[in-house]
Amino acid sequence: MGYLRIGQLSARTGINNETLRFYEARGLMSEPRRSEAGYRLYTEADVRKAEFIVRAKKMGFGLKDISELLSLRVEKESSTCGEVKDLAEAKLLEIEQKIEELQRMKGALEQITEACCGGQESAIHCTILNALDQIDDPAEVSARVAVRA
Amino acid sequence: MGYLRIGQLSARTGINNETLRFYEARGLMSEPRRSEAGYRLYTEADVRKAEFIVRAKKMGFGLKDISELLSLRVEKESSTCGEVKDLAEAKLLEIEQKIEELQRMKGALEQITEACCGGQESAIHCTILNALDQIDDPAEVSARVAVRA
DNA sequence: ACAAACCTTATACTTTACTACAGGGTTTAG
DNA sequence: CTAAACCCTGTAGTAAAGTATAAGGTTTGT
Repeated sequence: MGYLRIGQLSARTGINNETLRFYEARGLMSEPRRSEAGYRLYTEADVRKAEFIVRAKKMGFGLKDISELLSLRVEKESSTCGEVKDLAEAKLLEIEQKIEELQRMKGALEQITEACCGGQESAIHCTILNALDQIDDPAEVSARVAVRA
Repeated sequence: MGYLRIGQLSARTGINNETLRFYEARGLMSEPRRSEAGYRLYTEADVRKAEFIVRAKKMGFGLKDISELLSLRVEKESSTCGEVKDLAEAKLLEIEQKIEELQRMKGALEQITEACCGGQESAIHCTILNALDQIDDPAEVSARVAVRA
């Protein structure tokens, strides 16, 4: 019935056949059912797993991190619940830092696109490093806000 | 006076000497002044640049992306202002998508740490993939919020 | 003045994450 | 029934991003 072969999973996820087998070898994708002839048979759950891997990679996680994230699993009556929580909390912290950093960078890019094309004198802060410096400095930020208002 | 040699920049940024030279070869770090003997002499601006590279890498940008970000620079009276804006806006979109994805993931991890250690029946959603599925489904999210309130 | 600690270039090695064969079996459309 | 399109394992090759080493010059402390 609704099983996908490797080529179809590849088409659905944009991950190449070889790469899917590579992920399996690394323990990222779990070993799928096989057809009589030995073909891999994937489920919708595998599709979601593969899509998760793609997204996590875009966010800068390595395969090892992704593997850890995927293995986060609270088992009923598990004594490992504390460990799981610890790992999840560590990853949470990592993610929160990434978000903060990305938001700073977003601010800097917005400053470049908004403030830097137009005035003659404005070109002083018009590199990402200068824009970030401004964002670092609270006085400068409020000054900028005041000028704009 | 206040110049840093490569070892000192390395110590300040956590980037290894060889890697700094490698970044220079790739055009990420600009070619620094040299002492009479040919030693690289770095400025505080170089420190900030190096720190930016470290942070951008943590967020999942490759060296090529970082190079592009660093070269965003609105020159006074430049006709390239539109191009700069386009590139900045493309990166902005990329960053916004990363932030959204990270926030989804953050929600999923929070769900694991908060909701999954305790109750007996709760272990159903206690993998990151299940938690993400729940977050995808707006009905489930509001149900979860309602239960908590 | 001389050893330790530092710097130089150039080359080679390593790790991570793929990607591409080679050599063969299986499915499917005409 | 057979050719194209698909799949298998296994091995090898690649690209990106570092890291290490060799052979040598420079600075600094004593």
